[in-house]
Amino acid sequence: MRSPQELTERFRSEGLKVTPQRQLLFSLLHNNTEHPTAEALYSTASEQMPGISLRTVYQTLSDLTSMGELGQVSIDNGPARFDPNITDHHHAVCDICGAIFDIHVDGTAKLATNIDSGFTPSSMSIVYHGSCASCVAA
Amino acid sequence: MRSPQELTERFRSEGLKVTPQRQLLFSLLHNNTEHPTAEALYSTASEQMPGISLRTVYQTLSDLTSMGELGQVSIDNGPARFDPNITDHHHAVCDICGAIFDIHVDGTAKLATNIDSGFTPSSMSIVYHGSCASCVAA
DNA sequence: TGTTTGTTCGCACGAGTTGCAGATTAGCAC
DNA sequence: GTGCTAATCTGCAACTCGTGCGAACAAACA
Repeated sequence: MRSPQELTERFRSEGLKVTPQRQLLFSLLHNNTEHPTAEALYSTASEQMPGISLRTVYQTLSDLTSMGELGQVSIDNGPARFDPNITDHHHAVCDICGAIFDIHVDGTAKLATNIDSGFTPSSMSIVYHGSCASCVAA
Repeated sequence: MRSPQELTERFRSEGLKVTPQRQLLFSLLHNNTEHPTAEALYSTASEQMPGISLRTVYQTLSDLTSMGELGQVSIDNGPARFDPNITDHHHAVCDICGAIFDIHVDGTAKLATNIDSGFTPSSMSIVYHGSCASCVAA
């Protein structure tokens, strides 16, 4: 995801308004590697801006997602999680604490699949399940 | 997933009862490659057994899943989809019609990841997105 | 056939998310 | 700075998917 400043410019240039609520969310997401849920962002945002609406959080996340500035990760039918990292990467999920980690995977182009030649893949995603360092130690 | 007969035996041997509702669902799932939702199974089941409850469908699917006889696939926060194929495989999703196809992928063990050495993976799943043959043709 | 225990069903509820409409405000022109 | 207008915010209702609960029911077995 771009920086709050760059997002501000992009929003303005597309005729969208830059409100304090949006600026707050831009900053909460910037460099955020926690894959927060909408609810989690709302909770954090509320501390800095009491009265902000959960509806606004959903709205802004949805705007950013459809602009391609924000990624969305869904794990096992849990609530949607948001990922400002929109580079090509995959995820590792700790089944104990639920944490999600970004990972890079090389060699995916060399995988051999029996995928029907009539199917035209446009993207693929890999999710590893397991236990993270802190949970293994505990 | 095992055959309806085998499931009948397994249920009885574990002290579970084999009701007509369960038998119907066993047969609807057997060799089913459509990755149906609970709602879809309920709809089909209702044709053959009017009055069957959606609650019972959920209950039986959940029983089969926790017995390891049935797999569950979740795609993009949509409703859960059930997969009687419990062999090691992955999925391809048509973004146009929503169909899900089973695929086998070889070479996953050779993928190079930067996954934290403290993370202990226990499983991984791959989902391809794209367009299926029928949708490409249309 | 009777008893026991698991099952079914319907309803209410809960989480997560979206639709709606009125009040509010950013952005721009003057 | 003031006013205008369209975009936004907010709160609430509604919606989807799934689960908890309890009364009625039925499979399994003696």
